Amino acid sequence: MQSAPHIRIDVSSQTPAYEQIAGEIRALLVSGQLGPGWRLPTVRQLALDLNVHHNTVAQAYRVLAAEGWLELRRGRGVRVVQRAKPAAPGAKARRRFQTQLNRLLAKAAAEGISPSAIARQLALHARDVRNWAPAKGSN
Amino acid sequence: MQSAPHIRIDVSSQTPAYEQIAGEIRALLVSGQLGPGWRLPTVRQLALDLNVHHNTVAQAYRVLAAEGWLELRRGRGVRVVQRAKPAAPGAKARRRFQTQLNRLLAKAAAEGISPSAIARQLALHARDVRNWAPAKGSN
DNA sequence: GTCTCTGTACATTGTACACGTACAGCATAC
DNA sequence: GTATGCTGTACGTGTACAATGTACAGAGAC
Repeated sequence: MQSAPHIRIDVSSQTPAYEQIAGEIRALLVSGQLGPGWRLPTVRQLALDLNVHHNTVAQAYRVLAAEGWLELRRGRGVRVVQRAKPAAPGAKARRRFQTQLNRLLAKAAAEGISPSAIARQLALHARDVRNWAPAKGSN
Repeated sequence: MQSAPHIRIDVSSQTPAYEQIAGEIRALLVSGQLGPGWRLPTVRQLALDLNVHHNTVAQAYRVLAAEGWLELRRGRGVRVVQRAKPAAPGAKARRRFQTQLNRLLAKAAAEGISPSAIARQLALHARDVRNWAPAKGSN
């Protein structure tokens, strides 16, 4: 029931602010750092913290609500809810993930991050990811 | 000196077409599947293949030319050139990479891809990445 | 020179992001 | 119960950018 951990976005980034906000919060949700019952800051409060417009935060919240993570209620704030387990991903989703990962790694390498450093990061994240949830299925 | 391997983009994706094209080619360049001396398809040819406008392909090529991968010459086509080794990345670049990787993995998990499947993909890519280039520095 | 290939420049159109402002639902104090 | 102040939401606007249509300019074959 505490307030959400700190979130940071980069206004100079080319990825939209609302998408960055949604992405940050989604990461907290997926990793379990934010669970059902928690309250998120109000759209105006988070907007103040991040120095954006409250409608921008609202858009991010709506994205997550559409995914089933949040419940938005006028006058009452935003709550994290128990989310239904998502359907098994199609081949398209898996392929898209692979493509995006590939492009991200290539961009990192092009920026000068060494292959070994990239591989190290991947290994670290792989370890973290395994702790996110008890892998039930086998997709 | 052959023509480039096949490239595929997703018009329904929200990432711009020119960025997808640049990303795909960059991945080929970084991994060494495309090296100095190779010729890329003309902007009009690749535009036909991908079903986009040739100016869109040109924009992708310019992105890569700005990064030092390609040489564009009017009337002569596009060549892959020897690229100067990029400067060591700043802390900001590394942090941005980490953030984007984190968000990508969270999104994949939210779409239903299991943590174990994600971790497996990470391990596979980590192996590939190590073969990209002889890691000289230690960043 | 002429033709045809190449990449490039520029104007136009559609779309999406971020914002300002006003509104509507809910909780609380009194 | 009513007033007040909080909440998220709806809508219009300015701006930026992606993708395109069209016309141009450099390079080579003949």
